Amino acid sequence: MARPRTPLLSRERIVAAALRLIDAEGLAALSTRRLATELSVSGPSLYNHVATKDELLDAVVDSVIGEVDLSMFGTPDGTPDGASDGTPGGLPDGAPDRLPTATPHRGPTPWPDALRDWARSYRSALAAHPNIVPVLAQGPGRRPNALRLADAVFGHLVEAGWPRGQATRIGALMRYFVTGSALASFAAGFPADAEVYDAADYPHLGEAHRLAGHRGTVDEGAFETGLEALLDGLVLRFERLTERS
Amino acid sequence: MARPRTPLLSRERIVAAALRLIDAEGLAALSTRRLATELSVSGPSLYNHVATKDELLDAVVDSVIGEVDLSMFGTPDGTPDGASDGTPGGLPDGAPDRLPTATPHRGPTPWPDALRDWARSYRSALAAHPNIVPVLAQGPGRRPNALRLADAVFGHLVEAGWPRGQATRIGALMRYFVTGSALASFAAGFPADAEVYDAADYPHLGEAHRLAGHRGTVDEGAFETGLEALLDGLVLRFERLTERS
DNA sequence: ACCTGAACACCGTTCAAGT
DNA sequence: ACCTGAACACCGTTCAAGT
Repeated sequence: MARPRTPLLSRERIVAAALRLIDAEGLAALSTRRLATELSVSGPSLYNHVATKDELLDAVVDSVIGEVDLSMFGTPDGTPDGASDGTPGGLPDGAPDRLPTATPHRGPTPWPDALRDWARSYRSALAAHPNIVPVLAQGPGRRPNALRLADAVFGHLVEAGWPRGQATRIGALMRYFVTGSALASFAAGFPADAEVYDAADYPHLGEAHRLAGHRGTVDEGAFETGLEALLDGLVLRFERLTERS
Repeated sequence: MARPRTPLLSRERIVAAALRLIDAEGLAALSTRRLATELSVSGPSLYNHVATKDELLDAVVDSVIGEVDLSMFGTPDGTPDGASDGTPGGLPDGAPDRLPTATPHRGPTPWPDALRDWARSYRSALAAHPNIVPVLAQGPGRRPNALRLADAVFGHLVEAGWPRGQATRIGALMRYFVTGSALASFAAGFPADAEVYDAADYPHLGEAHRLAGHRGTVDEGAFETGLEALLDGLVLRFERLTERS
């Protein structure tokens, strides 16, 4: 069975299967041979659609970043601020009821609100695929969705009045926080086995074995606390900045 | 040459060589066979000293975490607050001159200062070995140095007056930020090739190709800005907390 | 106790061969 | 154009054999 008249594989199918495998069993479980088996095909077949395993990983990463909502930054193609970007969740096309109850003042979303919404969307896109975060954290490289994301954040901050150097730093520190929070669960990192926490060695960790059981709320709470603290701190700096002019 | 009378290998030598290899060529470059070659020994020899590659990685990770300074939290064995913990950088033993010019009030370091100093030490220990951060970010597991770190931070915050739930969240969000900042350089993630940043696609990234050249200052500045913003935000929350009592 | 070579079931990738 | 099996240089780990 060589060269079927309708192709068995496509780049999209390969990328999707790779992400499933990474999610289910970790980055280390993604081997070209294993992936091929998953797709009912022989190992070398993949190389008709992707050049190398690294290129495949890049495509997987960019597909994840593509899920991040950037609409709060206003879209460069003229779509109004706050509009859906095609991700599921937007209103159906002809839904005239449920108009915005109050659109306080047209214009760009205030930067702290935009940053907050974006950080939440960014985190949930990444946290859905924690095993691939180490790859994606290496930076945008030449991946279009990652570059679009960096462009949107930086552009919005500059237009809001942040000096370019500061805007760069804010983009960086937000990425630090979000990738760090998506990389691994804090709570789940503590073994649920109570015997690990010998009181003689770790006097304050007596309850740490309960953490794993509250995985969701602990990590969610830490992210929200950190995000709001960070935004408060940045607002303080922005006020100091605009005060003197 | 089987069973030399003085052993060729030791666990410490293996761990140190593994870390060197990971630093120099990345996590993927660490293979047991390659490591063995580096140590002038045959592959299976390693298994006389470590049970599996995973156990070896765990040991490497804990050796890195062991470099983090925890002295600002006060040490449980009675060593006074702020004393050296054995890491190079402390004063030589018999150095009576250069006494503290002003010790404002004996007692524990104020928690924002302790957190700041710890975060800086934590980050520099991790950023010295970015390739291993994904492993270490999985949480303390059963690694003694990682558990000691978690115990010290949590204990200090609770003793400073933070409710236990909040202290947990602060430990988590600080780890998010620090691991995120050590995982990869923000600046270096942007290709230095100016042609990547097509003005039609990324209208605000015209200068992004310069980022990689300022790697150190961009990342350092982002870390410091984020750290201070985070601390400001937390201080705000602590004030609100103590206000009502 | 500590090292060795041989062996097993894996890897990523190339390539000639098939349709 | 797109799939296959064979082949190459790698993996982690086990095990019997040596001293």
